[in-house]
Amino acid sequence: MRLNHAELLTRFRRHAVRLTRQRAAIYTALAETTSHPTADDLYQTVKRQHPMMSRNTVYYTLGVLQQAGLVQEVNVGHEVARFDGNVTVHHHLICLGCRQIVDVMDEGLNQLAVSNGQARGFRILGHRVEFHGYCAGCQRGKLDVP
Amino acid sequence: MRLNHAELLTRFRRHAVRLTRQRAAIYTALAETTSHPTADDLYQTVKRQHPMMSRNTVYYTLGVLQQAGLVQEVNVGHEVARFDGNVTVHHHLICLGCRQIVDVMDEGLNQLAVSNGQARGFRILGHRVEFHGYCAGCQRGKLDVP
DNA sequence: ATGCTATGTAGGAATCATTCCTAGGTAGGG
DNA sequence: CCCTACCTAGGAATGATTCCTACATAGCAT
Repeated sequence: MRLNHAELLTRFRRHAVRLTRQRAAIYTALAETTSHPTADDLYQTVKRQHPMMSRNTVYYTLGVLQQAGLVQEVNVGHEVARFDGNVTVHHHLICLGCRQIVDVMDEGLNQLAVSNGQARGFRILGHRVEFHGYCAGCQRGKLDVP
Repeated sequence: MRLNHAELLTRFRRHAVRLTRQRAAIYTALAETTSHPTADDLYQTVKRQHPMMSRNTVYYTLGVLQQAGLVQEVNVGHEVARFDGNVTVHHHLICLGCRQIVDVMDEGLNQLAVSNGQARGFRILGHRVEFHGYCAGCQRGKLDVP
């Protein structure tokens, strides 16, 4: 996905987020990958073009973008936070070997509900599904899949 | 669920885990609640009966019990790790207000699959579903549910 | 265009859950 | 009942994330 400055400005305005060079760089780096990078991955990437970029700015910006709904946090278990520029409703496949995260777009998974008997008075606003397994590469390397 | 020493011994033997006073206390505290406590919650609980208990022992023990399959880690987003003594397959309801976690036992949710088109060569071993919303109490307190 | 001001940024210090290290202690097989 | 492999306590270390603060700048109003 190529992102020019006009499109960037449109998106940021739509979500009422002020656009700065740093934010443009961080958001673009995230939106142009499907690899669900960590804050530090993004920092390393963005630092190539912006050597003065602070790690703090990356964290702060990710927080702002997340609250604005331009970015989503994906967490695998208890590991380092990872981020996703795809904010459409979708779910994830997680490789237990190499820890890669792959998007799953499946309308069926978006329709899950909890039976009233189990809902215990909760008002449910959304859900998240993660599938755990081994990717093709890790199956080859490691046939003693537990 | 009342756990006597004989039952405890049986479970630990079945999973080849050495039984110590500390482990008995930690596992019992966890098995007798449905509140998904943090490591520190368990430490605070267990310390009442075992004032010499080290926080380190709680972490180490939870690791051992988890690897043995006597205990499960539940993670809500990027927060502190929480633990679950219920190791049957089940899913969770998470309150965005008070952060409580409630178990959902629903056979339908245990049957989810990813279509081959989306599976991208993954060998899938399991999945986890978390529903996000507001519990009955938090709906009353906070009607500006986002 | 230019100036103003609320907001963002850089950098370093602080936090805090978790892990690492190590010297005693103990479960439980023989 | 004795060994020894495995545990435990306590303190130090780690590392992702957050906090603090002085300087910079986006973008509205003039």
